Amino acid sequence: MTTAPSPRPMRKDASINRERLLDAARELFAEKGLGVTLNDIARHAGVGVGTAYRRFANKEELIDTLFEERLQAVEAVAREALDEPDPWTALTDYLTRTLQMQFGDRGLHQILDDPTLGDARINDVRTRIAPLIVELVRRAKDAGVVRSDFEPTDVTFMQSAMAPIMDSTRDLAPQVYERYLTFFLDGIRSDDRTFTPLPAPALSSEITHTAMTSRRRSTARRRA
Amino acid sequence: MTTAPSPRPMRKDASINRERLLDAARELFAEKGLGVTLNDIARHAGVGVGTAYRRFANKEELIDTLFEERLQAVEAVAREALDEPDPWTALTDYLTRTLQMQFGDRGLHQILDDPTLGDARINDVRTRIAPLIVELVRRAKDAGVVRSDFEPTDVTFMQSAMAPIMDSTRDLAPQVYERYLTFFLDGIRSDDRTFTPLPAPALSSEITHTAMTSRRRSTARRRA
DNA sequence: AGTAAGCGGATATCGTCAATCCGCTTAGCT
DNA sequence: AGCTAAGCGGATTGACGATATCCGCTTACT
Repeated sequence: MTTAPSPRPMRKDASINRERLLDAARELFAEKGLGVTLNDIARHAGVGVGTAYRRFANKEELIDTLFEERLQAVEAVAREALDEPDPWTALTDYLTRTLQMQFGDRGLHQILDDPTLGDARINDVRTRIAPLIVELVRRAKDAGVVRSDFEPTDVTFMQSAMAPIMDSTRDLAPQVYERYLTFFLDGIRSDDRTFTPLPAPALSSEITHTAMTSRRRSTARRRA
Repeated sequence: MTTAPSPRPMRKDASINRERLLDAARELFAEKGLGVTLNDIARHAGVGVGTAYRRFANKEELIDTLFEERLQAVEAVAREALDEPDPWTALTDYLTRTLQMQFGDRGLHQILDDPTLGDARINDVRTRIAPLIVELVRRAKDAGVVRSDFEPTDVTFMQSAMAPIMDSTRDLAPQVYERYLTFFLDGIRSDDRTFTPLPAPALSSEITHTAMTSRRRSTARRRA
Protein backbone atom coordinates (compact mmCIF):
# COMPACT_ATOMS: atom_id res chain seq x y z
CA MET A 1 0.00 0.00 0.00
CA THR A 2 2.96 2.29 0.60
CA THR A 3 5.03 1.39 -2.49
CA ALA A 4 3.65 1.04 -5.97
CA PRO A 5 4.73 -2.05 -7.97
CA SER A 6 7.62 -0.22 -9.65
CA PRO A 7 10.25 -1.95 -11.79
CA ARG A 8 12.97 -1.73 -9.17
CA PRO A 9 12.30 -1.87 -5.46
CA MET A 10 13.73 0.92 -3.35
CA ARG A 11 17.32 0.61 -2.29
CA LYS A 12 17.71 -0.65 1.25
CA ASP A 13 19.25 2.51 2.75
CA ALA A 14 16.61 4.54 0.97
CA SER A 15 13.72 2.71 2.50
CA ILE A 16 15.31 2.77 5.93
CA ASN A 17 15.61 6.52 5.66
CA ARG A 18 12.05 6.79 4.47
CA GLU A 19 10.90 5.03 7.61
CA ARG A 20 13.11 7.20 9.75
CA LEU A 21 11.56 10.26 8.18
CA LEU A 22 8.05 8.99 8.74
CA ASP A 23 8.84 8.22 12.37
CA ALA A 24 10.39 11.60 12.93
CA ALA A 25 7.47 13.32 11.25
CA ARG A 26 4.96 11.42 13.35
CA GLU A 27 6.77 12.44 16.46
CA LEU A 28 7.25 16.08 15.58
CA PHE A 29 3.76 16.60 14.20
CA ALA A 30 2.36 15.10 17.37
CA GLU A 31 4.49 17.22 19.63
CA LYS A 32 4.67 20.54 17.85
CA GLY A 33 1.90 20.50 15.31
CA LEU A 34 1.88 20.64 11.56
CA GLY A 35 4.00 23.77 11.42
CA VAL A 36 7.33 21.99 11.72
CA THR A 37 9.44 22.21 8.58
CA LEU A 38 10.76 19.37 6.44
CA ASN A 39 14.20 20.54 7.55
CA ASP A 40 13.22 20.05 11.19
CA ILE A 41 11.93 16.61 10.37
CA ALA A 42 15.07 15.65 8.44
CA ARG A 43 17.31 16.77 11.27
CA HIS A 44 15.20 14.89 13.80
CA ALA A 45 15.42 11.80 11.62
CA GLY A 46 19.20 12.13 11.44
CA VAL A 47 19.07 12.52 7.69
CA GLY A 48 19.93 15.30 5.23
CA VAL A 49 17.28 17.67 3.96
CA GLY A 50 17.96 16.52 0.44
CA THR A 51 16.91 13.04 1.41
CA ALA A 52 13.69 14.33 2.87
CA TYR A 53 12.82 16.22 -0.30
CA ARG A 54 13.73 13.25 -2.48
CA ARG A 55 11.20 11.06 -0.67
CA PHE A 56 8.45 13.61 -0.22
CA ALA A 57 7.78 16.45 -2.60
CA ASN A 58 6.86 18.66 0.32
CA LYS A 59 5.43 18.67 3.79
CA GLU A 60 1.86 18.28 2.58
CA GLU A 61 2.59 14.93 1.01
CA LEU A 62 4.06 13.72 4.25
CA ILE A 63 1.08 14.99 6.21
CA ASP A 64 -1.38 13.32 3.88
CA THR A 65 0.50 10.07 4.08
CA LEU A 66 0.65 10.03 7.83
CA PHE A 67 -2.71 11.41 8.83
CA GLU A 68 -4.97 9.35 6.65
CA GLU A 69 -4.34 6.51 9.05
CA ARG A 70 -4.73 8.68 12.15
CA LEU A 71 -8.04 9.99 10.90
CA GLN A 72 -9.23 6.50 10.15
CA ALA A 73 -8.54 5.71 13.77
CA VAL A 74 -10.87 8.54 14.75
CA GLU A 75 -13.47 7.18 12.38
CA ALA A 76 -13.09 3.78 13.98
CA VAL A 77 -13.68 5.25 17.41
CA ALA A 78 -16.89 6.83 16.17
CA ARG A 79 -18.07 3.50 14.76
CA GLU A 80 -17.24 1.72 17.97
CA ALA A 81 -19.17 4.35 19.87
CA LEU A 82 -22.18 3.62 17.70
CA ASP A 83 -21.99 -0.01 18.83
CA GLU A 84 -22.37 1.10 22.42
CA PRO A 85 -25.98 0.57 23.48
CA ASP A 86 -26.18 3.37 26.05
CA PRO A 87 -26.45 6.64 24.10
CA TRP A 88 -24.84 8.80 26.76
CA THR A 89 -21.87 6.48 27.09
CA ALA A 90 -21.65 6.32 23.33
CA LEU A 91 -21.40 10.07 22.94
CA THR A 92 -19.04 10.65 25.83
CA ASP A 93 -16.85 7.72 24.86
CA TYR A 94 -16.43 9.22 21.46
CA LEU A 95 -15.61 12.65 22.88
CA THR A 96 -13.31 11.40 25.57
CA ARG A 97 -11.39 9.08 23.34
CA THR A 98 -10.95 11.38 20.39
CA LEU A 99 -10.01 14.32 22.57
CA GLN A 100 -7.48 12.08 24.22
CA MET A 101 -6.05 11.31 20.81
CA GLN A 102 -5.95 14.97 19.89
CA PHE A 103 -4.32 15.77 23.17
CA GLY A 104 -1.54 13.35 22.35
CA ASP A 105 -1.18 14.61 18.80
CA ARG A 106 -1.38 18.29 18.00
CA GLY A 107 -1.23 17.54 14.30
CA LEU A 108 -4.28 15.34 14.54
CA HIS A 109 -6.18 18.10 16.21
CA GLN A 110 -5.22 20.55 13.53
CA ILE A 111 -6.13 18.33 10.64
CA LEU A 112 -9.45 17.39 12.21
CA ASP A 113 -10.28 20.97 12.91
CA ASP A 114 -9.15 22.69 9.75
CA PRO A 115 -10.95 21.56 6.59
CA THR A 116 -8.40 23.34 4.41
CA LEU A 117 -5.72 20.90 5.48
CA GLY A 118 -5.08 17.60 3.80
CA ASP A 119 -5.73 16.14 0.36
CA ALA A 120 -8.76 14.34 -1.06
CA ARG A 121 -8.19 11.17 0.94
CA ILE A 122 -8.06 13.13 4.17
CA ASN A 123 -11.21 14.91 3.16
CA ASP A 124 -12.90 11.61 2.47
CA VAL A 125 -12.31 10.42 5.97
CA ARG A 126 -13.48 13.69 7.45
CA THR A 127 -16.60 13.42 5.35
CA ARG A 128 -17.24 9.93 6.65
CA ILE A 129 -16.86 11.01 10.27
CA ALA A 130 -19.39 13.85 10.21
CA PRO A 131 -22.54 11.73 9.78
CA LEU A 132 -21.39 9.40 12.55
CA ILE A 133 -21.34 12.32 14.93
CA VAL A 134 -24.75 13.40 13.72
CA GLU A 135 -26.00 9.94 14.54
CA LEU A 136 -24.39 9.86 17.97
CA VAL A 137 -26.02 13.16 18.82
CA ARG A 138 -29.38 12.14 17.38
CA ARG A 139 -29.48 9.00 19.49
CA ALA A 140 -28.55 10.87 22.64
CA LYS A 141 -31.25 13.44 22.03
CA ASP A 142 -33.86 10.81 21.14
CA ALA A 143 -33.09 8.99 24.36
CA GLY A 144 -33.47 12.25 26.26
CA VAL A 145 -30.02 12.09 27.81
CA VAL A 146 -28.85 15.29 26.16
CA ARG A 147 -30.65 18.65 26.11
CA SER A 148 -32.88 18.93 23.08
CA ASP A 149 -31.29 22.12 21.79
CA PHE A 150 -27.90 20.48 21.46
CA GLU A 151 -26.76 19.98 17.87
CA PRO A 152 -24.01 18.06 16.07
CA THR A 153 -22.06 21.17 15.12
CA ASP A 154 -21.74 21.91 18.82
CA VAL A 155 -19.37 18.97 18.99
CA THR A 156 -17.09 20.68 16.51
CA PHE A 157 -16.92 23.95 18.39
CA MET A 158 -16.49 22.20 21.67
CA GLN A 159 -13.46 20.43 20.27
CA SER A 160 -11.95 23.63 19.03
CA ALA A 161 -12.59 25.21 22.42
CA MET A 162 -10.49 22.51 24.09
CA ALA A 163 -7.46 23.26 21.94
CA PRO A 164 -6.11 26.28 23.79
CA ILE A 165 -6.55 24.51 27.10
CA MET A 166 -4.71 21.46 25.87
CA ASP A 167 -1.94 23.52 24.37
CA SER A 168 -1.33 25.60 27.45
CA THR A 169 -1.35 22.71 29.89
CA ARG A 170 0.08 19.82 27.93
CA ASP A 171 3.46 19.79 29.63
CA LEU A 172 2.28 21.05 32.96
CA ALA A 173 -0.83 19.18 33.99
CA PRO A 174 -1.82 16.64 31.36
CA GLN A 175 -5.40 16.00 32.22
CA VAL A 176 -6.69 19.45 33.08
CA TYR A 177 -8.61 19.70 29.83
CA GLU A 178 -10.83 16.86 31.05
CA ARG A 179 -11.95 19.13 33.83
CA TYR A 180 -13.38 21.55 31.30
CA LEU A 181 -14.83 18.79 29.22
CA THR A 182 -16.66 17.73 32.36
CA PHE A 183 -18.11 21.20 32.96
CA PHE A 184 -19.28 21.18 29.40
CA LEU A 185 -20.83 17.72 29.58
CA ASP A 186 -22.57 18.64 32.82
CA GLY A 187 -24.03 21.53 30.88
CA ILE A 188 -25.63 19.36 28.23
CA ARG A 189 -26.62 16.18 30.03
CA SER A 190 -30.31 16.04 30.73
CA ASP A 191 -31.05 12.65 32.32
CA ASP A 192 -28.92 13.34 35.36
CA ARG A 193 -28.46 16.94 36.42
CA THR A 194 -26.06 16.25 39.29
CA PHE A 195 -22.46 17.27 38.97
CA THR A 196 -19.92 14.78 37.72
CA PRO A 197 -16.84 14.58 39.94
CA LEU A 198 -14.05 16.47 38.24
CA PRO A 199 -11.25 14.26 36.92
CA ALA A 200 -8.58 16.82 37.78
CA PRO A 201 -8.18 19.59 40.33
CA ALA A 202 -8.06 23.22 39.26
CA LEU A 203 -4.64 24.64 38.62
CA SER A 204 -3.26 27.05 41.17
CA SER A 205 -3.04 30.62 40.03
CA GLU A 206 0.75 30.33 39.83
CA ILE A 207 0.65 27.29 37.60
CA THR A 208 -2.05 28.88 35.51
CA HIS A 209 0.21 31.85 35.03
CA THR A 210 3.02 29.58 33.90
CA ALA A 211 0.67 27.75 31.58
CA MET A 212 -0.47 30.94 29.90
CA THR A 213 3.08 32.17 29.63
CA SER A 214 4.64 29.10 28.13
CA ARG A 215 1.90 28.38 25.69
CA ARG A 216 3.40 26.89 22.57
CA ARG A 217 3.04 28.92 19.43
CA SER A 218 0.41 27.25 17.28
CA THR A 219 2.35 26.28 14.23
CA ALA A 220 -0.24 25.47 11.61
CA ARG A 221 0.63 26.51 8.13
CA ARG A 222 -1.76 27.76 5.48
CA ARG A 223 -2.20 25.80 2.31
CA ALA A 224 -0.47 27.08 -0.86
CA MET B 1 -1.30 62.66 30.86
CA THR B 2 -0.33 61.92 27.30
CA THR B 3 2.27 64.66 26.80
CA ALA B 4 4.93 65.60 29.29
CA PRO B 5 5.40 69.32 30.03
CA SER B 6 8.12 69.69 27.39
CA PRO B 7 9.56 73.06 26.30
CA ARG B 8 7.70 73.16 23.02
CA PRO B 9 4.27 71.67 22.48
CA MET B 10 3.85 69.29 19.57
CA ARG B 11 3.28 70.82 16.18
CA LYS B 12 -0.36 70.79 15.12
CA ASP B 13 0.02 68.40 12.16
CA ALA B 14 2.13 66.15 14.33
CA SER B 15 -0.47 65.77 17.01
CA ILE B 16 -3.22 65.25 14.45
CA ASN B 17 -1.22 62.42 12.97
CA ARG B 18 -0.58 61.00 16.38
CA GLU B 19 -4.30 60.79 16.96
CA ARG B 20 -4.85 59.25 13.57
CA LEU B 21 -2.29 56.62 14.38
CA LEU B 22 -3.89 55.84 17.71
CA ASP B 23 -7.30 55.54 16.07
CA ALA B 24 -5.99 53.29 13.35
CA ALA B 25 -4.17 51.15 15.88
CA ARG B 26 -7.24 50.79 18.04
CA GLU B 27 -9.22 49.68 15.03
CA LEU B 28 -6.69 47.25 13.65
CA PHE B 29 -5.77 45.73 17.00
CA ALA B 30 -9.45 45.19 17.66
CA GLU B 31 -10.11 43.63 14.30
CA LYS B 32 -6.98 41.65 13.58
CA GLY B 33 -5.23 41.31 16.89
CA LEU B 34 -1.89 42.51 18.13
CA GLY B 35 0.01 40.98 15.23
CA VAL B 36 -0.55 43.85 12.84
CA THR B 37 2.60 45.75 11.98
CA LEU B 38 3.34 49.42 12.52
CA ASN B 39 3.44 49.66 8.75
CA ASP B 40 -0.11 48.33 8.55
CA ILE B 41 -1.19 50.83 11.12
CA ALA B 42 0.49 53.73 9.36
CA ARG B 43 -1.12 52.82 6.06
CA HIS B 44 -4.50 52.49 7.71
CA ALA B 45 -4.02 55.89 9.32
CA GLY B 46 -3.16 57.41 5.96
CA VAL B 47 0.26 58.36 7.20
CA GLY B 48 3.80 57.38 6.26
CA VAL B 49 5.66 54.66 8.14
CA GLY B 50 8.29 57.17 9.10
CA THR B 51 5.71 59.20 10.94
CA ALA B 52 4.57 56.15 12.84
CA TYR B 53 8.06 55.34 13.98
CA ARG B 54 8.72 58.96 14.93
CA ARG B 55 5.76 58.91 17.31
CA PHE B 56 6.13 55.43 18.72
CA ALA B 57 9.42 53.62 19.11
CA ASN B 58 7.75 50.35 18.19
CA LYS B 59 4.51 48.46 18.30
CA GLU B 60 4.85 47.58 21.98
CA GLU B 61 4.79 51.21 23.02
CA LEU B 62 1.61 51.71 21.06
CA ILE B 63 0.04 48.63 22.60
CA ASP B 64 0.93 49.67 26.11
CA THR B 65 -0.46 53.13 25.51
CA LEU B 66 -3.75 51.88 24.14
CA PHE B 67 -4.48 48.88 26.27
CA GLU B 68 -3.90 50.27 29.70
CA GLU B 69 -7.22 52.03 29.32
CA ARG B 70 -8.99 49.01 27.85
CA LEU B 71 -7.78 46.84 30.71
CA GLN B 72 -8.93 49.38 33.22
CA ALA B 73 -12.35 49.08 31.66
CA VAL B 74 -12.26 45.36 32.38
CA GLU B 75 -11.22 46.09 35.94
CA ALA B 76 -14.13 48.50 36.22
CA VAL B 77 -16.54 45.81 35.06
CA ALA B 78 -15.22 43.49 37.74
CA ARG B 79 -15.71 46.14 40.40
CA GLU B 80 -19.21 46.86 39.20
CA ALA B 81 -19.96 43.16 39.32
CA LEU B 82 -18.87 43.12 42.93
CA ASP B 83 -21.49 45.76 43.64
CA GLU B 84 -24.19 43.46 42.38
CA PRO B 85 -25.91 41.83 45.36
CA ASP B 86 -26.89 38.58 43.68
CA PRO B 87 -23.73 36.46 43.45
CA TRP B 88 -24.80 34.52 40.37
CA THR B 89 -25.70 37.66 38.47
CA ALA B 90 -22.45 39.21 39.61
CA LEU B 91 -20.34 36.38 38.24
CA THR B 92 -22.22 36.00 34.98
CA ASP B 93 -22.39 39.73 34.41
CA TYR B 94 -18.65 39.89 34.69
CA LEU B 95 -18.19 36.98 32.31
CA THR B 96 -20.76 38.12 29.81
CA ARG B 97 -19.59 41.69 29.70
CA THR B 98 -15.88 41.03 29.54
CA LEU B 99 -16.29 38.31 26.94
CA GLN B 100 -18.36 40.72 24.94
CA MET B 101 -15.52 43.21 25.13
CA GLN B 102 -13.02 40.59 24.08
CA PHE B 103 -15.24 39.55 21.26
CA GLY B 104 -15.21 43.08 19.94
CA ASP B 105 -11.48 43.45 20.43
CA ARG B 106 -9.09 40.65 19.60
CA GLY B 107 -6.20 42.64 20.99
CA LEU B 108 -7.90 42.94 24.33
CA HIS B 109 -8.39 39.22 24.46
CA GLN B 110 -4.75 38.61 23.69
CA ILE B 111 -3.40 41.00 26.24
CA LEU B 112 -5.73 39.69 28.93
CA ASP B 113 -4.81 36.15 28.15
CA ASP B 114 -1.09 36.36 27.65
CA PRO B 115 0.85 37.56 30.69
CA THR B 116 4.00 38.05 28.59
CA LEU B 117 2.35 40.90 26.73
CA GLY B 118 2.39 44.50 27.89
CA ASP B 119 4.61 46.60 30.11
CA ALA B 120 4.56 47.15 33.87
CA ARG B 121 1.43 49.30 33.81
CA ILE B 122 -0.47 46.62 31.92
CA ASN B 123 0.75 44.07 34.39
CA ASP B 124 -0.43 46.22 37.25
CA VAL B 125 -3.94 46.24 35.96
CA ARG B 126 -3.90 42.51 35.35
CA THR B 127 -2.68 42.04 38.89
CA ARG B 128 -5.53 44.11 40.22
CA ILE B 129 -8.14 42.14 38.27
CA ALA B 130 -7.17 38.68 39.50
CA PRO B 131 -8.27 39.10 43.15
CA LEU B 132 -11.57 40.57 42.01
CA ILE B 133 -12.30 37.38 40.14
CA VAL B 134 -11.28 35.35 43.16
CA GLU B 135 -13.79 37.31 45.16
CA LEU B 136 -16.57 36.93 42.60
CA VAL B 137 -16.06 33.19 42.60
CA ARG B 138 -15.79 32.97 46.37
CA ARG B 139 -19.10 34.75 46.82
CA ALA B 140 -20.84 32.56 44.30
CA LYS B 141 -19.55 29.43 45.97
CA ASP B 142 -20.40 30.67 49.47
CA ALA B 143 -23.91 31.40 48.32
CA GLY B 144 -24.13 27.90 46.87
CA VAL B 145 -25.01 29.08 43.40
CA VAL B 146 -21.92 27.58 41.82
CA ARG B 147 -20.63 24.04 42.24
CA SER B 148 -18.22 23.82 45.12
CA ASP B 149 -15.37 22.38 43.08
CA PHE B 150 -15.28 25.41 40.80
CA GLU B 151 -12.20 27.61 41.19
CA PRO B 152 -11.09 31.05 40.08
CA THR B 153 -8.52 29.76 37.62
CA ASP B 154 -11.35 28.01 35.81
CA VAL B 155 -12.48 31.44 34.71
CA THR B 156 -9.17 31.97 32.97
CA PHE B 157 -9.27 28.72 31.05
CA MET B 158 -12.88 29.21 30.16
CA GLN B 159 -12.00 32.54 28.61
CA SER B 160 -9.20 31.05 26.60
CA ALA B 161 -11.53 28.30 25.44
CA MET B 162 -13.90 30.86 23.97
CA ALA B 163 -11.21 32.42 21.81
CA PRO B 164 -11.22 29.92 18.93
CA ILE B 165 -14.99 30.02 18.81
CA MET B 166 -15.03 33.78 18.69
CA ASP B 167 -12.34 33.89 16.05
CA SER B 168 -13.98 31.42 13.74
CA THR B 169 -17.44 32.91 13.94
CA ARG B 170 -16.85 36.63 14.37
CA ASP B 171 -17.79 37.61 10.82
CA LEU B 172 -20.32 34.89 10.30
CA ALA B 173 -22.54 34.63 13.33
CA PRO B 174 -21.60 37.16 15.95
CA GLN B 175 -23.19 35.71 19.02
CA VAL B 176 -22.55 32.00 18.66
CA TYR B 177 -19.91 32.04 21.34
CA GLU B 178 -22.64 32.92 23.86
CA ARG B 179 -24.19 29.57 23.10
CA TYR B 180 -21.09 27.81 24.36
CA LEU B 181 -20.77 30.13 27.31
CA THR B 182 -24.30 29.05 28.21
CA PHE B 183 -23.44 25.34 28.05
CA PHE B 184 -20.54 26.06 30.30
CA LEU B 185 -22.53 28.10 32.80
CA ASP B 186 -25.22 25.41 32.89
CA GLY B 187 -22.42 23.06 33.83
CA ILE B 188 -21.36 25.02 36.89
CA ARG B 189 -24.56 26.55 38.23
CA SER B 190 -25.80 24.71 41.28
CA ASP B 191 -28.89 26.58 42.55
CA ASP B 192 -30.88 25.94 39.41
CA ARG B 193 -30.07 22.85 37.40
CA THR B 194 -32.50 23.50 34.57
CA PHE B 195 -31.19 24.46 31.16
CA THR B 196 -30.83 28.09 30.25
CA PRO B 197 -32.39 28.90 26.86
CA LEU B 198 -29.61 29.25 24.34
CA PRO B 199 -29.03 32.78 23.13
CA ALA B 200 -28.18 31.64 19.60
CA PRO B 201 -29.07 28.67 17.43
CA ALA B 202 -26.45 26.13 16.43
CA LEU B 203 -24.67 26.78 13.18
CA SER B 204 -25.59 24.56 10.25
CA SER B 205 -22.92 22.14 9.20
CA GLU B 206 -22.27 24.20 6.07
CA ILE B 207 -21.74 27.42 7.97
CA THR B 208 -19.62 25.60 10.49
CA HIS B 209 -17.46 24.38 7.65
CA THR B 210 -17.09 27.93 6.36
CA ALA B 211 -16.27 29.14 9.85
CA MET B 212 -13.51 26.60 10.29
CA THR B 213 -12.15 27.33 6.85
CA SER B 214 -12.03 31.08 7.08
CA ARG B 215 -10.65 31.26 10.57
CA ARG B 216 -8.37 34.24 10.87
CA ARG B 217 -4.77 33.53 11.58
CA SER B 218 -4.06 34.46 15.15
CA THR B 219 -1.55 37.20 14.85
CA ALA B 220 -0.02 37.60 18.27
CA ARG B 221 3.61 38.47 18.37
CA ARG B 222 6.14 37.34 20.94
CA ARG B 223 7.89 39.84 23.10
CA ALA B 224 11.49 40.80 22.20
C1' DA C 1 34.18 -3.22 -10.79
C1' DG C 2 30.93 -0.35 -12.67
C1' DT C 3 27.07 2.49 -12.19
C1' DA C 4 22.62 4.09 -11.05
C1' DA C 5 20.69 5.41 -6.94
C1' DG C 6 21.12 7.74 -2.97
C1' DC C 7 23.18 10.97 0.29
C1' DG C 8 24.22 15.43 2.92
C1' DG C 9 23.85 19.97 3.59
C1' DA C 10 25.47 24.44 1.80
C1' DT C 11 23.05 27.62 -0.59
C1' DA C 12 19.68 30.18 -3.60
C1' DT C 13 15.08 32.13 -3.43
C1' DC C 14 11.28 34.00 -1.51
C1' DG C 15 8.22 36.46 1.70
C1' DT C 16 7.57 39.02 5.88
C1' DC C 17 8.51 42.44 9.16
C1' DA C 18 11.16 46.04 11.64
C1' DA C 19 13.33 50.10 11.28
C1' DT C 20 16.05 53.86 9.03
C1' DC C 21 17.26 57.58 6.10
C1' DC C 22 16.88 61.52 3.39
C1' DG C 23 14.98 64.87 0.07
C1' DC C 24 10.90 67.53 0.28
C1' DT C 25 7.13 70.18 2.80
C1' DT C 26 5.09 73.03 6.25
C1' DA C 27 3.83 75.10 10.82
C1' DG C 28 4.86 78.62 13.52
C1' DC C 29 7.66 82.36 14.79
C1' DT C 30 9.40 87.08 14.03
C1' DA D 1 7.13 87.58 4.02
C1' DG D 2 10.67 84.90 5.00
C1' DC D 3 13.21 81.68 7.77
C1' DT D 4 14.01 77.33 9.86
C1' DA D 5 13.28 73.56 12.91
C1' DA D 6 10.04 70.13 12.90
C1' DG D 7 7.63 67.01 10.46
C1' DC D 8 6.55 64.13 6.51
C1' DG D 9 6.39 60.04 3.16
C1' DG D 10 7.81 55.92 1.67
C1' DA D 11 11.58 53.60 -0.80
C1' DT D 12 14.92 50.92 1.01
C1' DT D 13 17.92 48.09 3.91
C1' DG D 14 18.69 44.34 6.81
C1' DA D 15 17.43 40.33 9.61
C1' DC D 16 15.15 36.19 9.68
C1' DG D 17 12.75 31.90 8.71
C1' DA D 18 10.96 28.73 5.50
C1' DT D 19 11.09 26.17 1.12
C1' DA D 20 13.39 23.85 -2.20
C1' DT D 21 17.42 22.82 -5.24
C1' DC D 22 21.91 21.45 -6.67
C1' DC D 23 26.02 18.99 -6.89
C1' DG D 24 30.24 16.54 -5.42
C1' DC D 25 30.77 12.46 -2.81
C1' DT D 26 29.26 7.69 -1.22
C1' DT D 27 27.05 3.23 -1.40
C1' DA D 28 24.02 -0.72 -2.67
C1' DC D 29 23.50 -3.88 -5.88
C1' DT D 30 24.54 -6.64 -10.05
